[in-house]
Amino acid sequence: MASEESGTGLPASIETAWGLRERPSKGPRPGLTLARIVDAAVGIASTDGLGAVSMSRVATELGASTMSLYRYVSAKDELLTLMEDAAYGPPPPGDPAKDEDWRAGFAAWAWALRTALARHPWVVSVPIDTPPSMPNSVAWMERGLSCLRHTNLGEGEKISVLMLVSGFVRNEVRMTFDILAVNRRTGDSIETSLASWARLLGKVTDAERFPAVTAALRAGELETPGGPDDEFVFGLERILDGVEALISARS
Amino acid sequence: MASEESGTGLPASIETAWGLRERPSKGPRPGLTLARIVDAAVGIASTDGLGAVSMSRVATELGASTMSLYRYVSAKDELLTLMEDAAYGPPPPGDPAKDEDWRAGFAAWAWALRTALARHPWVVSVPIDTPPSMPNSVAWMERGLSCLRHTNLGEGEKISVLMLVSGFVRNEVRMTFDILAVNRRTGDSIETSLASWARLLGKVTDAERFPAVTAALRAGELETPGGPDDEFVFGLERILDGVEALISARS
DNA sequence: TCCTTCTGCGTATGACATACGCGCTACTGC
DNA sequence: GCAGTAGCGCGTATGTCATACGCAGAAGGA
Repeated sequence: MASEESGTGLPASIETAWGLRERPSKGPRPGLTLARIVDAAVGIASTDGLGAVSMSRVATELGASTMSLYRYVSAKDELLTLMEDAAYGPPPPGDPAKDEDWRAGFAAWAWALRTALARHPWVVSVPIDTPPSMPNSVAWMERGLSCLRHTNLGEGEKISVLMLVSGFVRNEVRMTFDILAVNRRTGDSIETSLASWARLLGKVTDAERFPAVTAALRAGELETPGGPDDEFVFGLERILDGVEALISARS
Repeated sequence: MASEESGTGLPASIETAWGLRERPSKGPRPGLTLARIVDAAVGIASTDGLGAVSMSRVATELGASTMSLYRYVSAKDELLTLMEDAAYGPPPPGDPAKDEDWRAGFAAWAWALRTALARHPWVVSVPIDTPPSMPNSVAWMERGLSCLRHTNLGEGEKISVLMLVSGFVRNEVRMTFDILAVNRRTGDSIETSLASWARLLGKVTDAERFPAVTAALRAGELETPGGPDDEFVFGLERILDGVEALISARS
């Protein structure tokens, strides 16, 4: 009962993030803020990675004790969820669907999402435990859907397209970030580690059982990274081409 | 020096997985096998989730002590990598590129990959720390590339297409599995939890600031899950359409 | 004024990964 | 046969985590 006063069924910290729930008038004034806690945690994650975010580390950073954080957040999961939404940040402002070119608007949305996630690459490693219900996530969703407003897609299809593309963006960010993280740890450059990967594959595969891999290796394509954007551009264009084909087939 | 006898630079346990490295002739006979350890770990992950896989739990399952595992695996990461490859399993046999229809073959590859991953949904939560260099990963890669053999794509493009689709498959498996995991934990059915998510969104969004989300909610599309395959089919078709457009544009 | 509610936080518990080193085993070179 | 030695199982210890519990003090409401 006590926890469902507002009827959302949301944890208290999440309700606070939505701006519902005002401070109770009794008791001592809180010495911390959800926002300060989340900021500190985000800072740690950006500096030392998501793995470095522990309750005690966050508390130390704030000059408070570990357990005091639990007055603001009921479990670490909640903190992670809040961090995630902070990392997303609000989507870019403006109405993208003004001009009727859905593709340009939607591509811009994807690029903006990538930029936002790349600023805090650890977000893609936050384990997902609920469907997205945080303010910024929903705002990004609203924004993406509105790009598809003037298409002939059904509502369900719009959502499917949105999930397809946002999944792609997340995945792309995760992959490039993982590679960079490994490189940072080993101290190698991207070229070096790609080359050693290719060398390893060459050692371990033979031309009869792995003809296609061998061909790729011989073409040297596993060793040339291309610009960091290339993979993203390629994938996004393919997906948008596919969506465009669907839209065209409808009209 | 000592660890690089074979020159691959791979950890010992990984070399064992590739079938290089024979058992040293000295010393007592090992009481365990890498394969038995990995099997036990996979069993635990399949039953109780990846989070339940701890060194002590695996050891207990095998009737051995925790520390004995470190004679076979230098760190938990290695065990996870081996588990991952075991979960992938070998790709389906046969030559998919016999008939020249790349799309059918490649789609079959994607479906087979999804089936393989769905059998062990925790694989997608194994943190990635190196480019894939395990026997089964490489075999899947070989297999996917060979489906694209008769297309006019360049080697680099084939790899890009492969990563695009395998990333999509991984993501799709992750999402459906995450949702199922939440449902298992809360005990709700998919319909119930989707409905409560929709109700929550409705409470928290308003029609002026979130017109597109509101429209989707009103259409009721957030509440009808459709078959579990629907989302996968939709995304895969879009991507393949996009790839096909590229291939057609070339000829 | 007193009582309720909320605060910060010390302490304790139980996982967990893993370093270190000891006693033992079984093969190799003599 | 016999010593030397590499490889094995594992007990113990360390340090890190998340978090349950409960106390003491603060501040508003009656």
